[in-house]
Amino acid sequence: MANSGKKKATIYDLSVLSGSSPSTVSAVLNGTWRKRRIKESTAELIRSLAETHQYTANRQARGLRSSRSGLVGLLLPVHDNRYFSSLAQTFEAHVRSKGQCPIVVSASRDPEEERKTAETLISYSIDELFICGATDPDGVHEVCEAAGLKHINIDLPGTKVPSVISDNFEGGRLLTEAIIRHFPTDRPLQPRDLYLFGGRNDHASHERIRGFRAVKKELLRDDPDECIQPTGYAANNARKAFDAFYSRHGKLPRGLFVNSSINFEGLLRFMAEHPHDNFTDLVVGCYDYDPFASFLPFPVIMIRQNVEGMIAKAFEVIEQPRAAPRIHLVEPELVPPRTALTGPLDALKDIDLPRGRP
Amino acid sequence: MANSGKKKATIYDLSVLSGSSPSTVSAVLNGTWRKRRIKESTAELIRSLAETHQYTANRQARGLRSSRSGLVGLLLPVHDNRYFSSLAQTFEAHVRSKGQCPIVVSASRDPEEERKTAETLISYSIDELFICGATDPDGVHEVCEAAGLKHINIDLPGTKVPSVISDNFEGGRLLTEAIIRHFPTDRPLQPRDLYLFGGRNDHASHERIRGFRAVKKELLRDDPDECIQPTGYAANNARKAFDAFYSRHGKLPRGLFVNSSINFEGLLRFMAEHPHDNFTDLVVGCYDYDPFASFLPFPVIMIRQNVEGMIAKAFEVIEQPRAAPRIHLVEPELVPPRTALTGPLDALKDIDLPRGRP
DNA sequence: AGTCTCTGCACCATCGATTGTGCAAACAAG
DNA sequence: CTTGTTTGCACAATCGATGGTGCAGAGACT
Repeated sequence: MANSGKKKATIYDLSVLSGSSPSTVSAVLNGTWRKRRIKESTAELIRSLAETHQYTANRQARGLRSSRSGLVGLLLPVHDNRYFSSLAQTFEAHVRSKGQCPIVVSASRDPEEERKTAETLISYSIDELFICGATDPDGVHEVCEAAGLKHINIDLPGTKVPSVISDNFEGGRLLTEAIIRHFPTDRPLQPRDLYLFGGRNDHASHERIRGFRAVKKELLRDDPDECIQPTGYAANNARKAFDAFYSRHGKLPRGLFVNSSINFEGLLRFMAEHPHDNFTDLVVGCYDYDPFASFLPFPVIMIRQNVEGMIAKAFEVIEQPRAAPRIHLVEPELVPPRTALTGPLDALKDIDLPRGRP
Repeated sequence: MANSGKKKATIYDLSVLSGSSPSTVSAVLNGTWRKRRIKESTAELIRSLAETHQYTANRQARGLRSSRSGLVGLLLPVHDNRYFSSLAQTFEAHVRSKGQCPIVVSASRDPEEERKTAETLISYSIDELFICGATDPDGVHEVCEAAGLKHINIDLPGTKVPSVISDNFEGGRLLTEAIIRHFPTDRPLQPRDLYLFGGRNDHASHERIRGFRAVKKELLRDDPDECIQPTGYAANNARKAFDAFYSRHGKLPRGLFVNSSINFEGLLRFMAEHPHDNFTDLVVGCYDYDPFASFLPFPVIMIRQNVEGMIAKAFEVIEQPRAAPRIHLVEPELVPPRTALTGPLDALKDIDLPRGRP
């Protein structure tokens, strides 16, 4: 505790030490000093003092004055999912590269919580907000708009500001077609063999379902309503739906379109309860690539959304002053079974194989 | 843009509207008004004005004055991993329940970046910092200590403040024993059949390796050094190590202890390159439960760390004024193959099965 | 009426950085 | 030597909320 109790150094401390005024110190340390015609030698002195005293600016003070904080927010539905966590990872890298500080918060897909969370972030004077997968993007928009906060939608679109989302119709088509074609031609899939589970009353689900139905009608010649089961985004609700189907038909459908990897976890829960069924005739197509899911013992075809592309596009669009509230589509990618793709973590450096190869 | 350009209301706006002074408004809105003997009716008036004008306090101003921000930080190695994302999810719930705002940031296991990130968080006057899985916890400690910031270590211990971590020795033992016992007694595992891959020169890896070796010596009577391959935390480094082993021996070890699910992704990458090998005699034990990994086509035994327990304990310990820098061990849990556990997301409400069961 | 005690609030300094403005001293031009 | 320009910086207001202090006016009591 030698000098640890000391408060952090301020520009006033440095101004006393350097014999200059606080405003001079401030200018030197925030880079505006040339504009203020501060002598090089004065700047040098102050910089070295700042160095030795470990000065760092108090961002609350700076933010209060400038009504900017350097914080950039990402509002997520949840953290605990590879799709959203890779979004967070990618978002963070982008924000850090701009010299700002990312602040990632989840709001559980609850419209009320989304708005409250946005309010909270606004009260910290965040500079921009990326609204990702919100259940009520326009509700969050109201809050942002009232505070004059730049914002943009990702993953699920709103109608008031631009949105960057996946082409879910095309993704749904791709995935459905891949499921159907994965079955041998001598035992082709029948329309009632292919079900869709999971998702909700949101834009992404609608589009995926639209793609699903379009391809079914096209390739299987029929598209019964009963095959669409938007059971929400909870794993357990999906599990219950699988249970219900199973107890009615004594088996699962041969082809499954699972609307999100969280729903897929519901399928796992179902399977854990039925360890003696071997699901040999099952093909699963699932939105949101997960490397482990891709290697499950039955064919799992996945869609990987272009996270890097979406984030990059969102950063590009949010900078445009008065961009029209249009939807920017980013194409997702079909991932065949047993595929191990690289992700945002591969960009990080690790130790250099200390003894991987002697 | 009707009233949207308006700046947010401040206590000064409300003071004019209500005819009281700013300090009265402040006291009413932050709850200290009884102490200041403000009349109930005055408070009522101000509260209703605040309501209709959608007043929310500027947290930077409040934070500047009180040198607290209401922000609680979590410093993670990475986001994109089920273990860390569930830590984030759980952490967030705890912080929110205390009426504060979580701020989750990753530092890529880079000591320099860990310190810089901590500095940044400190410049926002965060109230507490949870240092999770840091490569250099004591380095981060220095920074926190200098700023008088309460902090605690999670997942990887430091020596200066309390740490809440998993019992990795016991976990390593459990996992190793489970791998060995998973093989039939008529074709038991030989010492050189059981390798450990992944991990680094950190406390967790050391302890797991210690447990691994102890059990090998105990049950297999031998424990060759070559079976320990701490290839770091990157997926690709692990993949290279598997490649190297494979090109030397023409096969993988029958038993694999994989030090983290990210390393496990390296195994998947290896397998994607060797699609024609069928890994029927393979048993994998892996740290950090992932529901999809648990259902892979070969036996995968996993360890789930008690995330909720660790976070809860950390919040408990960090409140203690001058807690000794001891290590608090939390027991992890062995998860048999094909097990679907619930996680933090199951606590969230979802739609009520719109038509899961007609 | 005079003194005391409450009640109910207003005033003002403060947190640390930013930024528009002013003004000496140094220097140049005439 | 005088006027004008540039250099180099100091001053002071400001952002919005907080909290210590002070002080009128109402009521109580003698």
